[in-house]
Amino acid sequence: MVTIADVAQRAGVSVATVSRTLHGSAKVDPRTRARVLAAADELSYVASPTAMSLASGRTHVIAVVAPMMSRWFFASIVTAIEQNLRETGYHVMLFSLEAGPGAPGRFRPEFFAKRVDGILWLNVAVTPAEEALLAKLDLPMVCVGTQIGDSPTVLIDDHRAARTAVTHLLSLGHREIAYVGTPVGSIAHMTTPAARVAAFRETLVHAGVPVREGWVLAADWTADGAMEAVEPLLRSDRRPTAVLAASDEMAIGVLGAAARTGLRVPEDLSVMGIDDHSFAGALGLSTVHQDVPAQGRAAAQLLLAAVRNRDTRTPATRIELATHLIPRQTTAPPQAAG
Amino acid sequence: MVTIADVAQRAGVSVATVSRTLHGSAKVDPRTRARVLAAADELSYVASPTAMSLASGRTHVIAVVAPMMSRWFFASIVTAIEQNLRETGYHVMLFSLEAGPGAPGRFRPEFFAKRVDGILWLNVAVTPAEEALLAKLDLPMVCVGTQIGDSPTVLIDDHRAARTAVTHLLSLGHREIAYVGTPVGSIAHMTTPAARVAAFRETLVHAGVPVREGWVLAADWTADGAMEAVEPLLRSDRRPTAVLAASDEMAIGVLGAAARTGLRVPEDLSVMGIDDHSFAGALGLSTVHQDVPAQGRAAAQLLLAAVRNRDTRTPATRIELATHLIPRQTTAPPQAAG
DNA sequence: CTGAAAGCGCTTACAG
DNA sequence: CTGAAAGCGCTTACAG
Repeated sequence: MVTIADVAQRAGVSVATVSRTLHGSAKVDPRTRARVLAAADELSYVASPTAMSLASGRTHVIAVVAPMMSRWFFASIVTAIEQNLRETGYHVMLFSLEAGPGAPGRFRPEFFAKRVDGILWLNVAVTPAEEALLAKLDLPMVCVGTQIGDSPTVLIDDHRAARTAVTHLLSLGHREIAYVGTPVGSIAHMTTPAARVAAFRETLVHAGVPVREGWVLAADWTADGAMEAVEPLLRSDRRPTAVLAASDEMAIGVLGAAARTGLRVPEDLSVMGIDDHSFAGALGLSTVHQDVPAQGRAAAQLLLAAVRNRDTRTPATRIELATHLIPRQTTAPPQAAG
Repeated sequence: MVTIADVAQRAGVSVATVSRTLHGSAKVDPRTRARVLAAADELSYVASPTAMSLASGRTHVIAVVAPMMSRWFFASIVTAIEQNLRETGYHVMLFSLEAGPGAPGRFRPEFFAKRVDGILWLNVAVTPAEEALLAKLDLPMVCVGTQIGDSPTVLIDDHRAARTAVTHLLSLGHREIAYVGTPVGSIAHMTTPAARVAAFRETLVHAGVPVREGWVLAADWTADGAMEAVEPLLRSDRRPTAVLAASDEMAIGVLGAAARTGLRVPEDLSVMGIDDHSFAGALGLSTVHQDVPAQGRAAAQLLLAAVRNRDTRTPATRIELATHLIPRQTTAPPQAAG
């Protein structure tokens, strides 16, 4: 392996000078610099990241923590974050908290200690005890979706997004509206599911439409889960004229349930989602758009700023991105006979 | 920060002994061990990964390289890999090659040099020049989908998977079958797209069914891309009775094209995919199943074995996982009037 | 602008 | 079973 000493020897300078011309901010004589660069190039020198980290105290790696990787939101945002970080010379260490056989399903502070320069939390809810442990780490952190402590946060207004969706259905004339996506299980602590269902209830009440409790359904936020949750309702005597799913992935499940029960969409049933999943266009799904890559970029920039300033306690920042309605083909006025 | 010296002092032993009881394989007196463990625990000691790496030459991090993160296959397999690796004490450094504004769209050997213990390649095609650079890295590598050099590979038989799909359509009586998913652009070098379209052609020819070149369509392997590619064909006078999409994501686009052109599925058009995407069940999509998490686990295990043996040149291994037909509701015999 | 030297926090033969 | 010491490959004040 070629080390900094090899380069120094070839260039006829000290290792300190090599280090300075390659990474340091200090002044180096242009002719010296040229010799060093040439030597490094000839030897195909690549500095050892591990040695640089130990000596400098900075790893140039960022931890990205998500509750799972296999859902559209997370896959999309991780892509954007990775691109953004790589452009600035940082690497992404991925922590997917999905519980598996033997996998913890939770993070441990040792994952991060002395290993990363900062942490990006993607919609992960943290207990007070965990929060205390994280504080000891003394690392810059930025959150997306769910806030942790007083860390900067990037998010959309989930309450408003859900209200936009409900309002769309109301304005089409629907009064018999069901909802699927009440938080359960592993997502019970996340703020997005709670905010969206709260907005559903409030918006209906505000419009003078009573909320039928039997029509507010829990699901695990997968297509299959939503399909199972909704199908019985669609088969019952008294069924809704519209279903709002808390996510597009669940809306796809509702579409499946409609197909299984022989209901035409939107003639017999309007179906609406939230998110604007990449399949929403092809499926003609009416939804509320959120810009996920933009959230990833914003979060990456915020964290980078904190890392570079070596600020552990960055001033509280909150970046809220806009959402907007995208009506497509799965929503329509309820049939007169409905 | 608490270091190994702090633990040594508190336990009344040398740092060497602390190192040995915490990580080493050498024998340590049980009573000494207990004192060290207690001291480490009391101080909440976490060894510096960076110092361990520099001293030992092993980083315990694995590079996972994928052409993108935002597609179902990659998101699913990365989840499985991450779980598997974390269980064994390894970390995942993610390299998503998706080109962005400023992002290279390609990997560079410096990404990996002295930074990771091994590389997992997920369906990324590598040029001979790149392959030569990688060889110099002298790192254990394992591939999924597309082979690189003589590295061990985990894959499905894409040719067989596509043949299974075509055979299903033929057995239903279809003879007018279109195909979408000829490789273009960034996926032009990947073996999966090439293998699947080749199998489509060969299976038809073998069955005595002529291949209409105008019905073999290129697309970028997204739902929207496939929808755009297929819609004109569905609007033409002479249209197929069935469309095979090279992936379920594209099949969803075909479903969208059918909806836009007013064709009923499967009455007017059979639609078939390959992969068994997590939405396939809800959408009733007929497809050919592949077990993606199993591929991830197999690849992780293969790489781990190579890393632990410090084998750079592991004996060529090829693990081929089975696929099987899952007929659902989007395929049916062609209508008599078709 | 440049070099000598200490130091980052571990691991690992080498002795004992 | 345990300790002293060298070494991993850099960075960074400190002098000059």
